[in-house]
Amino acid sequence: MAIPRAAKTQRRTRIQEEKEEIILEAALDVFSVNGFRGTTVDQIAEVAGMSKPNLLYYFRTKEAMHRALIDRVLFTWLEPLRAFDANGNPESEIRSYIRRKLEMARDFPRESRLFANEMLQGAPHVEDELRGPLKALVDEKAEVIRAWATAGKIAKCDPYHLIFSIWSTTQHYADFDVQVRAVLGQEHAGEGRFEDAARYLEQLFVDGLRIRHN
Amino acid sequence: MAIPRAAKTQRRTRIQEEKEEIILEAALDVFSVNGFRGTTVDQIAEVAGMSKPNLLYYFRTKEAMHRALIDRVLFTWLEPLRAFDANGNPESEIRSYIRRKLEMARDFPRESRLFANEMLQGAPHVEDELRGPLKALVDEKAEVIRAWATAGKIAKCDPYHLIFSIWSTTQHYADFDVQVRAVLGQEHAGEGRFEDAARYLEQLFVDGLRIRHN
DNA sequence: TGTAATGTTTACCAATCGGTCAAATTATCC
DNA sequence: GGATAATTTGACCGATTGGTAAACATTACA
Repeated sequence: MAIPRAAKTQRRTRIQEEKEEIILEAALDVFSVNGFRGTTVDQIAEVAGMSKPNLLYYFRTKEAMHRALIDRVLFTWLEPLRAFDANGNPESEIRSYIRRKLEMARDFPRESRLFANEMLQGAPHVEDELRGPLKALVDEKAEVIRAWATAGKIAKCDPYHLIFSIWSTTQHYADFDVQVRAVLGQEHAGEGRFEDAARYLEQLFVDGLRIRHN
Repeated sequence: MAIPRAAKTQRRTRIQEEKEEIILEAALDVFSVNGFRGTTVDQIAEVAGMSKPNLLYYFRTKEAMHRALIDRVLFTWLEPLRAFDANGNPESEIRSYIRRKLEMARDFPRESRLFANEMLQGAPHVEDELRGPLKALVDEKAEVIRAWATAGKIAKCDPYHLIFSIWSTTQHYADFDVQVRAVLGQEHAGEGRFEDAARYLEQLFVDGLRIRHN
């Protein structure tokens, strides 16, 4: 009897662990580009190198695969923000936060795009997580930033929009990668663009453009 | 004979103009949320309030609708950058560019999302336009910014990444609208968030966070 | 007002969609 | 090695996909 689906067994088989990993890897490939609606189970099965029924043996539905991916990404995606230290030095904390987010954009662009796709669609699968855990974490860190501003350690600014601007500028290099490459052209589109971006962004957030006021 | 499709006639009928507008409006609704692959012709037909064959009388294929939308958006989307004036004052030029891009994110969020969806999918329909006209325009404006830096009017910085950062921070309020609302919560998610963002971003780009160096 | 061009609809197509089922195959464990 | 559970497959399902054919209705224009 092949009724006991993967989810039902308490202890996961070696094969289960391996195959589920292969499937999620393939699903990430496809979902991150085409979004949930634009992705077909057959596509995932082909990338994963297994038959569709076999794939559906491990994940009952397309939604189950998507949900598993989103859950995983949501957790790791907020790691850098969690590491934001209230007792640290404002400059080094902000610098290292930018650097970490930029490294994630470079090393995990598919995860970034999966998340971006979900946002574009109005977050139908994760709106609760946004309003709950995400908002709570951001509220906490925003309070830290506000305290720094009150203490005169950094300029007074809206801490929420500060966080938004770090998110958007860094993730841009994953989500809009094609555009970045196209605009930079052959000359500058080498892998050095992430170092250039890091240098520019750290300067922007720390010093701004230092426009000379006449 | 109903063979002469809309495209074939030289002069467009009143009905053609009206219906094509209705269709593109509906298509923008659906494409901007679900992306190209995730959108069905039936969805567009329903939103447009007409039958599928009738819709396909004006646009032969799903691709034709998408192409028409992309072309239109690509042009208007670059208006603010074209308006960027080499002879203007650096501070006011950058400030007004930010303001204009933010207004577009507020007033045309669907257009922003349509473009974002296309980028996430690797720009399969517009890669040529990116490498051609877009790159040319950005190259031109980047040269202006570089000249300002050389003249000591603004800090030395990578002009391309400067432009990227303005694009990403402003479009974020359209593309990630759900997330922004969720994080800001009921209290601050009123329509004032665009003014808050404008104030914050203008400060960021002009002065940075003015971190006190110990 | 007549007629030709334009516009709309119903019925339909093959291909693909997400997912099921039972049979066949393979791994596990006593 | 044999029983039992886990895994894999091919055949298949009804629904939906993008798009077509042709009959029908409406408009524009002489």
